[in-house]
Amino acid sequence: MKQHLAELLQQAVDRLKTDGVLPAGQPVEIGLERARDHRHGDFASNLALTLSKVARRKPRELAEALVAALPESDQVDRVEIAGPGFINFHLSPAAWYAVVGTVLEAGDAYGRSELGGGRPVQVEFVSANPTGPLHVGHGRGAAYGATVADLLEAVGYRVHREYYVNDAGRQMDILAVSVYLRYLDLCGEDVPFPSNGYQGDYVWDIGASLHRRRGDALRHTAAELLEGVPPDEPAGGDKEAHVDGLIARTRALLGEAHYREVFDLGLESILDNIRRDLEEFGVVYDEWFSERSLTESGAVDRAIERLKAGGHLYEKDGAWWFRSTGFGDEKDRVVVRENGQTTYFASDIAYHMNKLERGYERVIDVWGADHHGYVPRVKAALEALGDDPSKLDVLLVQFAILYRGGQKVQMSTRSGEFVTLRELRHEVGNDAARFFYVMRKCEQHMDFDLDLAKSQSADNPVYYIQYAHARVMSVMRQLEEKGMTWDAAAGAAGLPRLTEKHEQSLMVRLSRYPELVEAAALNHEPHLIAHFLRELANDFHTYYNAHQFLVEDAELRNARLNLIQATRQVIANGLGLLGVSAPERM
RNA sequence: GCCCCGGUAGCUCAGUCGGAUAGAGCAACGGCCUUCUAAGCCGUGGGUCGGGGGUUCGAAUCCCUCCCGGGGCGCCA
Repeated sequence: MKQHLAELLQQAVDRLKTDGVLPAGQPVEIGLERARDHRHGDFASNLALTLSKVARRKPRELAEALVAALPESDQVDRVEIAGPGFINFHLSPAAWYAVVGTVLEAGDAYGRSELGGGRPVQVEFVSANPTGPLHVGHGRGAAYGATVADLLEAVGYRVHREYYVNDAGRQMDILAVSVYLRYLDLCGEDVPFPSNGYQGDYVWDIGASLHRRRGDALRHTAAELLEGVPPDEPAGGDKEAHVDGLIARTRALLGEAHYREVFDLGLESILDNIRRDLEEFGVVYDEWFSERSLTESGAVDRAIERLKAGGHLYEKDGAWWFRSTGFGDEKDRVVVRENGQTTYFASDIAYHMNKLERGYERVIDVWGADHHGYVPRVKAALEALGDDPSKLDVLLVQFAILYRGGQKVQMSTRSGEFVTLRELRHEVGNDAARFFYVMRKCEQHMDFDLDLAKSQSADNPVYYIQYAHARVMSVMRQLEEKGMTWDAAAGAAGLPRLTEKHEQSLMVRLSRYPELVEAAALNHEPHLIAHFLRELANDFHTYYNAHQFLVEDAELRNARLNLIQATRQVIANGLGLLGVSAPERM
């Protein structure tokens, strides 16, 4: 429809060029958009305003010339000039009928497109350290990332969903030690738990599972373990040094093989938990990519060698530094520590190098906003490696702050005081959780009101939309009870009977859906879908209250049923993209 | 101090990359159920778009500056 109008305008412009009103030669961009206000018609063009300068005419005068040169079309009811020189198109009712048939015919596919042309895109999201269950902060990244991926797929990209598993590094060692200490406790050893350890109940569970499996086989005395370990913070020491000491002692006492066993048990238990949690949330991955594998495959060394060969590394204070300042970062970054260990950043360079080597045209990282300072250095590394940093899109998701009873819920993973994603899902349901998480733009701080999300009331937008879907289903059920039928073919023929204002606006809304999916996908803005669905549901509820669908007049009834079935379809499609169910009854 | 995000109705937020008289929901107030689910609908009130400059036909939107809130600035991950 929009394209049709753009063609009409183009023809008008061409005619004015021939007539010498407009300078020939340079092509003009046809500005055309949906009118914000329905009193301005359906589509509006600011063409006369943008062209007035080159034409050296007053905008309104130019608009009149353009309108006069506009070819006839049966889709256009009338054209008006308004305000400073806008050209407003009022479409004829007939222009909208087609959408009902299009929706019914396309079904689940309505709104999908081939825009992406099957080009490969990778979306990496959540990637939380496997040191504990996912909490509500991760939930936002999960819902957002999954929806962005689904949207891109809907518009024709070949999407690869990936979780980067941080299965190496100090945090994981702290987890392993935490598990081991709980295990020792179950063996009957009385070892003080480090203030820097992971204190959540799940660590007890893993310790217990280790004890069930190995009995006392891995037991060492508290005195052995604490030998030579600097004091913890409450005892006047440094908590970091204390926990590092414990890691070293645990390693030494257990030996590498047994230490690895404890470590991997912790890792696998938590990863299983995370996998299950996400799956129940409707979030699935194509790949769980191991950080450790980058070291083992030599990718980290290879990345470092490439940087070295390019002259981007230098040695200082015994460490190797990447000259990221040469690529716009604010300071240089260490990639190989004084002790010879590579940093997390080195792994990340290798990881992103690997992503691009896999041939993705676009790589999307969904990160928590607290990692924003990390973006310049990763892009710097890609540039230094000779890759194109603009292929990487980092989407920063702001924190979700949880409110319960009007009070902020404080959270800390280390202390084990947090609300898990699982708890949230059980409390408010998957549908409400998925919807609430993507209701806001990702760069917007989010106040997640638990009481609102779980309230089964009108305030809750997700129910409002689902109810519209259920209502259509209910009408269809009533059809039989009333001894009536629905003939879709007759309904299609009877569409011109749909002349009510409510019916017109519903059709206009339906026709916008594909544009919205496209915009939401390309701009990574799932909230557009959420808002659209709310408006569509509103249109439907209004229509429902104003007119009877199951009327005696068969032609009118069939046409109306076609329209509400199309509406149901679009609601189902939209909710599906958000990972929210479309219930048949409520 | 530097960097990122935000500041729009009492509250939570939209605002389609510069458009027309700035919009929803909730909350408040007033109406609508013998008719397809009232988890709904209709109506009313509510604004210095954080402040101040600038750019132009035109600014919530772009530029500069200041104020306020959140977050980040490790040889942690």
